[in-house]
Amino acid sequence: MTDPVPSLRHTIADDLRTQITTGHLGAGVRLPSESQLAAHYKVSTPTLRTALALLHAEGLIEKIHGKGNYVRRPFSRLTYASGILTPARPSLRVTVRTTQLRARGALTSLLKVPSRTPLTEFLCIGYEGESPHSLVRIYVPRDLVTAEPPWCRQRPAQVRDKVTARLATTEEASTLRVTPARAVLAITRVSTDTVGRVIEAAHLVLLGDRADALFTTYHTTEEGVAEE
Amino acid sequence: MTDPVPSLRHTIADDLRTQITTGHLGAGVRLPSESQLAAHYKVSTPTLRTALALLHAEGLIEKIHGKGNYVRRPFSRLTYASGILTPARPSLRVTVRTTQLRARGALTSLLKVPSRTPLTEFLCIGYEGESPHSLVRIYVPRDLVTAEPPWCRQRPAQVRDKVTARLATTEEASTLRVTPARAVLAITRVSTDTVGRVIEAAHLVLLGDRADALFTTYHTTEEGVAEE
DNA sequence: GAGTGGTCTAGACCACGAG
DNA sequence: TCGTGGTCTAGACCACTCA
Repeated sequence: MTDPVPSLRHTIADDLRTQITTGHLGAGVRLPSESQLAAHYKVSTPTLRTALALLHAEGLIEKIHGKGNYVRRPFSRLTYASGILTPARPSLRVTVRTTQLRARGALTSLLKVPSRTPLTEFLCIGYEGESPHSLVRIYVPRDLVTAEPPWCRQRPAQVRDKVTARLATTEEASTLRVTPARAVLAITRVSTDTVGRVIEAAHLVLLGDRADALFTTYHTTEEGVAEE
Repeated sequence: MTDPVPSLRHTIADDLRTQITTGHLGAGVRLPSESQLAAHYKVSTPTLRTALALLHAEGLIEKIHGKGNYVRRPFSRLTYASGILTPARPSLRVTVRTTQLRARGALTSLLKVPSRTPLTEFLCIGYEGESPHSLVRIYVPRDLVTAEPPWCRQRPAQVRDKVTARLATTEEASTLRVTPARAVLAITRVSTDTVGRVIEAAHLVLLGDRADALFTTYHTTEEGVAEE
């Protein structure tokens, strides 16, 4: 199951990875040039580059064409639960941009509204320090929008979170300032009130290496016995 | 934002991709050998291989050492909800390998048992046709193991699912026959009975492009008002 | 053993970033 | 202009699969 013949690329990647994780190569440090590294490890430059590609895909280094390869800053992990990201820290901040638009396409079925229904979109970008870590688009039927931000309104009776993992799109990658080869947690959240009206739909994109999502389900002894 | 100078690898990948998605290259078909493809596209074999690596990362082809490159079957998306994967289809099958071991490390805190507690591990690999799509490791304290498979036992009172997105490890990638550059949905599930005893812990790894996870949360009007 | 993919080399040339 | 990373070549050799 484990690799019986470790390839050069993995050996080199392992070495650099431990140097990064142990702090020998600190955050923000520029690595030696690829030709220097290739000479140091006594391999050809293509081989060395495949090793760096592994670290790049893991999000450990950042490649900047014409400048060099840099060690990325370490991540502090956030938890998405009950619709909010925790822990809230002073270093975390959120920018919100509000847009008026009309429902069309997938939004109409998500919100269960007719096409061209007036909506308000809240585009939220969460930052930790200078680094963006999350991208949230919230859609609310305009007649439900109050002056408050959407997360301060009435509590929904039901919330459905559909979660998947995928690679970041080029758009998301540029917004979140990562490579497209990064795993993100994509959550589609639909909140419904007590009479079944959809009061909010949201698309959340969280960097996989910076966030978890936590869901707790309770079963009473009566219900759910019919399953299976 | 778009690539202004399309590289050879992308041009070739685009060509093969359209051939696959339009059905010119049907599911399960073996591609010509890499040297034949390289000759056809008039590029070197390493260049052709980087093009195939793109398709491999997208999950369009499956590489089998010594045999060839095969067009993967189109994805049918599974949904993880209430602890099971749906829909159940005849083409889906699961292999289970049972191992006896003793708790240590992270497992002791997950299961809330002392170190070296006897456990049973169920290693389940889900297949659709010939292609693996999920990898599940279930850990149960041995005194709770019955003759039945673990998913047929008593229904837990509480289930906590911790979900994140990450790239597949090399081990998972080889088991699931994908590249490590693939986004997977990693779920850690802890099931507790009515008296708070952990009756099962599970690590699930689902291919991001083949699975969603669905969670529904209900709020009564009384509770949860204190929040915010 | 024949044919396949996997890894690696030692160069070449191009594109980008900064001084 | 110079040093950087990005792409590509034309081979070589090894590991795996299957007959």
